[in-house]
Amino acid sequence: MSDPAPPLEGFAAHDHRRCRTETLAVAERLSTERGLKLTPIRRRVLEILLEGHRALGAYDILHRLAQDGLGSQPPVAYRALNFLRDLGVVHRIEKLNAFVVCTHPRDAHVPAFLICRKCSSVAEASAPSQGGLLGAAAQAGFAIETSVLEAEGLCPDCQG
Amino acid sequence: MSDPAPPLEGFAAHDHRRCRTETLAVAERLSTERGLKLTPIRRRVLEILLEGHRALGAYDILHRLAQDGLGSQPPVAYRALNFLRDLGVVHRIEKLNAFVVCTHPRDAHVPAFLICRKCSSVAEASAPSQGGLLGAAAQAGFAIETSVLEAEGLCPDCQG
DNA sequence: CGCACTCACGTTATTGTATAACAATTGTGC
DNA sequence: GCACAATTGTTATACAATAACGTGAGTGCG
Repeated sequence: MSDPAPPLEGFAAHDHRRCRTETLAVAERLSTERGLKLTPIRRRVLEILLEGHRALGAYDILHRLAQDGLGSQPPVAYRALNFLRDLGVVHRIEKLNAFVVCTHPRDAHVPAFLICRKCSSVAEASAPSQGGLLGAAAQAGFAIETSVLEAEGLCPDCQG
Repeated sequence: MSDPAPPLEGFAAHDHRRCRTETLAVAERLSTERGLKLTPIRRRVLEILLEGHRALGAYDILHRLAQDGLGSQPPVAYRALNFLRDLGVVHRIEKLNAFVVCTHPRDAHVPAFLICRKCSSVAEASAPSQGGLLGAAAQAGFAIETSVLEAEGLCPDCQG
């Protein structure tokens, strides 16, 4: 499924240790706010995704969980992933059937992803205006609930 | 997979008979231009998709093909679908693992889809500028090759 | 003609992705 | 203690996609 790819941490350099702790803190807070818990399994899944800004398949994550003795059946991984998605700290990349951490939870945003087809690293950019789609939707009488933009190509590191 | 949904023909009213014959003609022409053939199976798959502007799963299509005695194994459907995708007359909806006819083949375009989560009907709008994503991509040094925008919500008919 | 070659299809088997459904457990409030 | 929601465990299954191999039809050409 996923390459033995390099531990690339997103395209732009950033303080990843801080990125990590902050995301975990946000997840913790959002869980509590909703009267729910960031259990060991859920926390671990988030940590795994936080290791790099790369898309991981549910089964990749599941294998990691199994190594840690935290569960080995598909529903375990999917439940945790869906929980984190509801929280808004994880997004699903439709093109890859895979999942990534959100680089800016909290903000309401229309996620836009730059997906490297070689190393599966993913950069997330808020899509400003959805490129006029809202207008087209309104005109058609369509009520948009969620939307995503996914762009595939080559990241800086993979263009050589 | 797909609902026993109404034969909704896209959100905006349009001359669907013409839409149908034109798309078939375009597919025929594009095939010939490339020295390939719009065979009975391929044609049938396109016709099935043309019955409505709705997303159909590969296996839905496969079942239809089987009813017509045109093949019953997954590769049959996927090969035809990929052929039509290469031609540019069919798009894949990542969110649904499903396929739809392109409403405006010929034009080079960044497809943007309005997907009804209830009846699976799909309207396609060219995304004008990709909402500034190009700028963000350039800044990050990312080379975009393809991109899609998928919005989910409720179509006019399903809002009652 | 005989041969090489590509296109298209048939078929078997396998891999990957995701969820349904039900049981068991834990914690909390009353 | 009891009701209730949240969480996890487990089994089985459905859905999506592709690998790999074989077959036959059509075309171009020496």
